[in-house]
Amino acid sequence: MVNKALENAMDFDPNETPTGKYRAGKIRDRNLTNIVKAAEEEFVQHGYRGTSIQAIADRAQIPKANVHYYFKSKSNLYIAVLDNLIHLWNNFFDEITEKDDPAVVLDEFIRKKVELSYTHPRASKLFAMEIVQGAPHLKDYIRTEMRQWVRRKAAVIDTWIEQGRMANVDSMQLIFLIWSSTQHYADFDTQVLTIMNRAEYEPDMIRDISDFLSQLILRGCGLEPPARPAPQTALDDADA
Amino acid sequence: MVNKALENAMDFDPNETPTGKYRAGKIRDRNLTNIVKAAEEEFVQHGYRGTSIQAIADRAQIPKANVHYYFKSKSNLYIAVLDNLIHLWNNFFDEITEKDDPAVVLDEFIRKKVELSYTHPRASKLFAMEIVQGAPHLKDYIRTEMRQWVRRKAAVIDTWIEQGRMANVDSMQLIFLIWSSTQHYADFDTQVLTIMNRAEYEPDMIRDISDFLSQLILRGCGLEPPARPAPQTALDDADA
DNA sequence: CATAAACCTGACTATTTAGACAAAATTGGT
DNA sequence: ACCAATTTTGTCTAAATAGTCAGGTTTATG
Repeated sequence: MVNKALENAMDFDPNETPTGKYRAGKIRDRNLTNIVKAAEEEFVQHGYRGTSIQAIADRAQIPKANVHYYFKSKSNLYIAVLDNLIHLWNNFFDEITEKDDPAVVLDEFIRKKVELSYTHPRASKLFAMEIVQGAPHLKDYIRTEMRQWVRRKAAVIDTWIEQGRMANVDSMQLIFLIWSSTQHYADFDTQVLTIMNRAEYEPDMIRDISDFLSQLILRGCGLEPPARPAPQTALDDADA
Repeated sequence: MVNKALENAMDFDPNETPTGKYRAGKIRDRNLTNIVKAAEEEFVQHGYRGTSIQAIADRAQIPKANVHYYFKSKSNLYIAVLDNLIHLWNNFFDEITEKDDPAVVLDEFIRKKVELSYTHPRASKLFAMEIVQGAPHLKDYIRTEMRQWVRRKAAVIDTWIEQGRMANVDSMQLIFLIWSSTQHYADFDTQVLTIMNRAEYEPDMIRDISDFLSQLILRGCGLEPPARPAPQTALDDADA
């Protein structure tokens, strides 16, 4: 359980991890992973209500009753999946301070966010579905942890603006802009890829997208793109 | 039926409009409107599979069998709702030419898109859900009409770039950026409002959002914001 | 190898679902 | 008032659903 907000939101009490001899079997872990992954896929494609345990079980290639053995209920499994997602998000982004260079921080943030969308498209989509539907399970999380997170970042950006180190833009809106534009490539991949007549993303495209977004947004903030380490060669590491 | 792509996608054959005396009754229209609106709300909140005809009927305050009278099937009703949505979109955006001023066109596009998100949040969200879920019903539409639409716009932007009238940016990515950033305020309204600690959008906020996005994106494209008519006073119309 | 805990699973139940249908009610024109 | 087309609605059905449960199987350890 990563966040308390979720804990209160529902009767989350996953079937207790066994305490005896079995407590950490390979099979158990594999099953749990399979179920959660299958659940993610089904929930993304059909929503919470539209997903049946049977479908999840089929996808995970285990009997339906087995899913109920590991997770008491459907809502339970869903919360577990969401919790994974929040965990992922929380661990991915560092804190920043006013001493950092705005251009470097924003550039890194954009690139990390695009990368996250690329490496974890299911998580991104599931989160999107939750929010679009009115965040029935994540409202508390947004009101508490997420709001604080945004306020901390916004405060730093405001300091940069006061110090004249970047253009005077609404810091919160800037964060929303970065969120929306980066996430779009994961959440709306079907639309983007179909319009671009591609089957799937490739590393090249991801780099192009990151470059485009970073360039345009930084320029929009009156910033010069930071010097980026040359790709591939990790030789020149020393800073001088 | 606005687009052929949808027509082929499913067995769309709405219960034939009666030809006799009843053909265009007030009651019929009111019922149809109520059902479609209720359906939009339910489909957004619970997805296609997660929505029951009963719930739609309850929301529209008519018996369930009545919904089936107006729309043969659930999938039928869904298609009708999506069709409304496409219609709305198609009628909202004008064509542009290379003779237009890039700053004016982009500024207008951004503002119109924000406005559309504000006035039709349900439509925006429903579209988002469809795409996130892999566009099972809209894939053809995206591949044909939408792709062409994007290509036309992108071609004009490319001409502007060749003529040195704006910075050299990837035109398609620019369109995606505008889409994503504007739609975000409708689709993720729960998140945005909760983080900003507001209950709902107000005209002021919408103006601020439009100003922010227009400013930042235009600056990112190396453009100066166009002279905008002063709000409220529509007196000074003459151009000199 | 004995045993107890952990795990697996087929069969069952109560509820909800989309859709069908027939009989009733309403409508507008004659 | 009468009629035929249109609209309304209660009732029925077959399929799918989440969750239960009892009994069987596997596993680690003494």
